[in-house]
Amino acid sequence: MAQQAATPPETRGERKERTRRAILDAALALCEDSSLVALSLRQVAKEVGIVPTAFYRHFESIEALGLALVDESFVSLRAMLRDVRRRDPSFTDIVDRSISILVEHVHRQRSHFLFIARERAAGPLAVREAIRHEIELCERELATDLARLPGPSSWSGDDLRTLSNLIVMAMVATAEAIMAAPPRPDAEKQIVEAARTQLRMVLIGALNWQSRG
Amino acid sequence: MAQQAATPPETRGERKERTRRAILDAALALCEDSSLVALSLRQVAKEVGIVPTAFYRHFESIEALGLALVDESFVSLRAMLRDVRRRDPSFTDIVDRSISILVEHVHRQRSHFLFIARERAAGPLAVREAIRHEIELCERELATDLARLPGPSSWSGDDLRTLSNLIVMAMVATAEAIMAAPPRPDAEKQIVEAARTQLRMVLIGALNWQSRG
DNA sequence: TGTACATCAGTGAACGCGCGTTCACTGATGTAC
DNA sequence: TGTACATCAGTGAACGCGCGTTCACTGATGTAC
Repeated sequence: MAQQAATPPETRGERKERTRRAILDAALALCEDSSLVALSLRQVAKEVGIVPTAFYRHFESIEALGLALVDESFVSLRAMLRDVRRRDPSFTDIVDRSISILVEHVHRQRSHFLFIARERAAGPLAVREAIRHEIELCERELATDLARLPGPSSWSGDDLRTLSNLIVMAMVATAEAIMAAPPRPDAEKQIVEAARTQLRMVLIGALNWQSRG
Repeated sequence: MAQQAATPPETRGERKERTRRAILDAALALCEDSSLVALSLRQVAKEVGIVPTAFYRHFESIEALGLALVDESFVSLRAMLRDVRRRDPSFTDIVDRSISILVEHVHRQRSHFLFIARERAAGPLAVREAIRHEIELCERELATDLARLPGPSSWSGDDLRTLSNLIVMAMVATAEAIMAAPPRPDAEKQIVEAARTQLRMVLIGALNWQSRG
């Protein structure tokens, strides 16, 4: 064999990308129980196993790293939305299925969802704004999805946005509750049950809302 | 005159209390655009105008100071709830009046509400837990208020708690939105209008919920 | 009322430590010929 | 294919700085007699 399988030839670019990933992962893990604003470049470097100055080969600052983590976290969140949207757009079981997809993704990408929930409120200004902007985009998308639902098509654009804001906020709160809950399965079951009730109440309210006004 | 009005005699206890207040105020102001976990004892001392070591005469640590700020902030929040509850317990205008009380209190005690919103997600563990506990108490109180409302008295205890959780979360989100909004009056008006719609939708949903189940 | 002593909020020097950032560097990888 | 040079991810020493915490202290206020 001309090529040794045991030593894959790693290009300079691949090696750099591997370090970059390690930095992102380390930062995500390290700020898990405090916040980006309390995270130091040297902690990250130490965790990754590089010298502090090498950090600058990949990011200009902790804030720039934070913005990259926003992008990455919203890739996870959008994957979840795509999963939800994949189902047939009818009311049948839409609540139960959406929420179980939420739960599944929150567990699978726990650190991304934790990052969004935390830095949304407490991150550096640029990070907070980036997250706010992404969430707004999600609300708009949800609004266009809602517009396609069978049922009252008489909702105004404003009402659609307002409803979709309410739903997104309820889902954010549910995700936060799941992540904060003790790992006992009944604790989570209770949160999920409450989330189902809430989403049903909201939909019933919305259906009875514009149709009467 | 035996007593000079120009120099009020300040006792040692009063002086100490004044410094304590100054520390609380300085901390509230300083962590406004980052978080408690990024706040240093020396920053606070400098802002207050005392030497760093004097801090320890008042608080054991920044975390202990944070817990004091939680107490103080929830005094503000409970004052708001008392204001809401003062009105007659009927559905007439209850939504509009509750939300305008929310807006008024958020502006009046902006730093307390900001503190709760931020540290709820990103504070030291003990602070997060203290805030979570206080919010849970608010939800219970709201649930007992809701139970007294005219209308369907057939809601189960669980449904009441779930409904009240939804309402509290929507109000937290509205408060956050108001504080994050640009100071233009129309931006706020839009948020308030959306909050009204949301709360009405939720109430309509709740009224049509258990009554049909 | 006057005196002697206790209390304790605030001082100031000192400590070892981790911070972000600078700089000149090394040496493996990549490229041009 | 072989050689000479360029690139650049990562190194390591050094800097001045702010950090939390220790300690012995000061001096005004409070209290007991």
